[in-house]
Amino acid sequence: MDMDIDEAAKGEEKQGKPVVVILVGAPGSGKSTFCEHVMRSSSARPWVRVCQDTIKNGKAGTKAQCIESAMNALKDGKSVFIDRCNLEKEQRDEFVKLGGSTQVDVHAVVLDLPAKLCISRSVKRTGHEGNLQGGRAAVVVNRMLQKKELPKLSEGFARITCCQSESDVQSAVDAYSGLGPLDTLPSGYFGQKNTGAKVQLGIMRFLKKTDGPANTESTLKSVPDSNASRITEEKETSSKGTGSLSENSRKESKEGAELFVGSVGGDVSLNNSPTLAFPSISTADFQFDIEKASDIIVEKVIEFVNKLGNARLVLVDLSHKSKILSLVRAKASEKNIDSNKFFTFVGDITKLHSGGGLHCNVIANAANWRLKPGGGGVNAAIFSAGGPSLEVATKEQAQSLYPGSAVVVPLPATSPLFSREGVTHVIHVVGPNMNPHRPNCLNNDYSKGCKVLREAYTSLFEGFATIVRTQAKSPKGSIENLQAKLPESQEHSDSASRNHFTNSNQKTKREDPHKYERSKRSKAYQDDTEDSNTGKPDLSNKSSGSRTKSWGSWAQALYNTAMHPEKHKDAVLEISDDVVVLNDLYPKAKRHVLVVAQREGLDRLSDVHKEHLPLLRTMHEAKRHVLVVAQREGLDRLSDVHKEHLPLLRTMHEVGLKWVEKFLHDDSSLVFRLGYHLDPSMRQLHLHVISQDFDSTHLKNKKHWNSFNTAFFRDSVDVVEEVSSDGKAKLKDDDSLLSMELRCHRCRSAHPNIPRLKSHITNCQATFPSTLLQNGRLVHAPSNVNIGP
DNA sequence: GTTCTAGAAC
DNA sequence: GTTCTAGAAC
Repeated sequence: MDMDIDEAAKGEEKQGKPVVVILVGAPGSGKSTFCEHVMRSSSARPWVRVCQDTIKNGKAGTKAQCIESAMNALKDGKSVFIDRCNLEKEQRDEFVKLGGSTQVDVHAVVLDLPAKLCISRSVKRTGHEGNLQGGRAAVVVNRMLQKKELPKLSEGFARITCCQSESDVQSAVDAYSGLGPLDTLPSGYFGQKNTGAKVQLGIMRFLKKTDGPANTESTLKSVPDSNASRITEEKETSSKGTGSLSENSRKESKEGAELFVGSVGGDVSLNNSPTLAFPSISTADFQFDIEKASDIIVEKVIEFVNKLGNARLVLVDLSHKSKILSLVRAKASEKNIDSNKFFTFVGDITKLHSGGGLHCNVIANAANWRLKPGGGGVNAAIFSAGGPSLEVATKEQAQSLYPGSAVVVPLPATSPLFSREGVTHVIHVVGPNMNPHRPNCLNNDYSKGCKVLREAYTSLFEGFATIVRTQAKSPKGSIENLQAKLPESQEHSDSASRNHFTNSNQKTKREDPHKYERSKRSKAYQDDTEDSNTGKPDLSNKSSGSRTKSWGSWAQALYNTAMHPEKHKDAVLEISDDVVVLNDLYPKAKRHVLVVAQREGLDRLSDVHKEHLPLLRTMHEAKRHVLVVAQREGLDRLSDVHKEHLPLLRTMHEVGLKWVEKFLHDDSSLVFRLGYHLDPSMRQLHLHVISQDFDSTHLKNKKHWNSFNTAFFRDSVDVVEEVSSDGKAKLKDDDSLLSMELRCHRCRSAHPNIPRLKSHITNCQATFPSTLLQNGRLVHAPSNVNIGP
């Protein structure tokens, strides 16, 4: 039995406590024998064996009786064996919970012996408690093993011992027999996980040789109250509620490591070398050619693998059918890459340890350039598994990434990826995109694409190399030490050699992740507090025009962005002399951007924006609600607007229309409206460009709705017209607008609350009211131009 | 602008 | 008991 994980620091406090050991194994795997052997030779520790087949005065009882019996034993300070098959997670769950309610460690001992051995034992034996004997045994064991889910630490086990041979079993017997009342066994996963496929093959081969007399469902059910019949009657939905991704990965992860050079031993789990697990970059969502990608992976692995000492690189994909894995395997084999240092692995990259037994202290994420969660695939899975603290830690390192670059994010101890999987760092990497529906599409320009993909892997591997170098400075390079020394090792991180690569440099903020997360909320717009607090304090509360109103600190965000767009590159979509275009931080529709007026003195015409179009193309990602912000001081709201601003208003409108055009190119079904809020919440004049689907989780209340769907929303075309003719916009000061009853913007039907309204508008296809159809207030795709009164 | 939450509305 | 709103704090 080999040790496979750190001996987590669970020791002291658990001393002297009983332990619950859940046996996991098919009939005939030797569970009862295991218990007997331990109980016979364990003189120091009292053990109780809870066996469902005998719990009711020697007859089979219920699961609840087992739990009660186990509880009683634990209360008496006795350690407990749960002797039933427990092959599926759902069957184990309630016993694992014993640990929570009684504060004892729960262990699993898996007797994962060859199926034919279990079957032959079952066939031979007579008088077994479970009454599973004779010819029926084969089919029952086979069925049970097909449903087998090996236990994972994530289920709540402090320790899992997986035995795959008689000698493994003997080692485990010895370990538990030698356990004195004050001893504890190290926590973690011990022993290798086997591949389900091999076991099944063995069964099938065996069954062909053996007679399978009772090969039907009905016969199976007729097995009297045995372990087997109980278990086969239980539902298969043990992991109900998990997404299809994790479900798949769970199945796939049983396949385990696929070493591409057969000569090397298969026990990847035993190795504690620093290990980077990475998904294939750009070949999924970004539709990069996998032939080219596999060449680049192999090329870059060759370049780095020998610079990394004993560190390992592992290419991971969910399915054993993965084309990129097989291509890379073949090519790496051709190039004779050392398979100790580079191999492929089938599994869920967020569960390599708990689900696949593979230790990877660093995992790479195929991120998007905004470094945001969601979007599906690996990115969504990693952010989801990493929890909020990963998002916070990520934003601490960088706000965005260019294709071809990577950023190392040290994982806070609060992240489940850290605590459950032993991952100390996530490296986000953005590759080239060939998917026309995604941002920054390279339109099949593979000369550029390959260059960017090489850069991406270089950045990734360099990031990993930096971590390895840093961790090599600690006394040992093992995972145990990396985890224990995490905060220190981050401070020692070297600067990376590439300028676009952000290095890990975690600061003290981690100590209170919740507090920090709070401050993050307003980050994208509001982190430029220097100016608002010290730079121009008199402006921040300045009242101009007809209104007097002071601006709250949160209302400064757009102003800060407009004054210093270069400091907010991650949020900004376009910068010109006159305006800044950015995504609304809390979009209220599928598309919602802001066009913000920029700085003072330049009232020039809009053609200046054309030269910025390439920039836009690079920076644009599928966004929702855009705002065009005018760049000037003292121009905060419509009441500040005078005739002199007319050119600026026209520019803002034109810029807004350009973005509409772009969005319509992506989705011609959208309809847009451009306009200003009568009484905006944020200072600095800004034009909303918003699609009329209002399909957004950020649209939450009456004020949100009414600010875009009452006279509170002043159409840009009307404002331009009014300023042009009167020198100012018509401004009725009506506070009631935002609290008006909720009405559909299309059919004008009234709705009692926001949820009902939202469910209505997802279906309402009525023509827009005639007022909106006039004067170009609504903007849609050319093909829709005829939609009218 | 958002978040949080008490208490109203259902 | 749950859903939803609206006011306060930031």
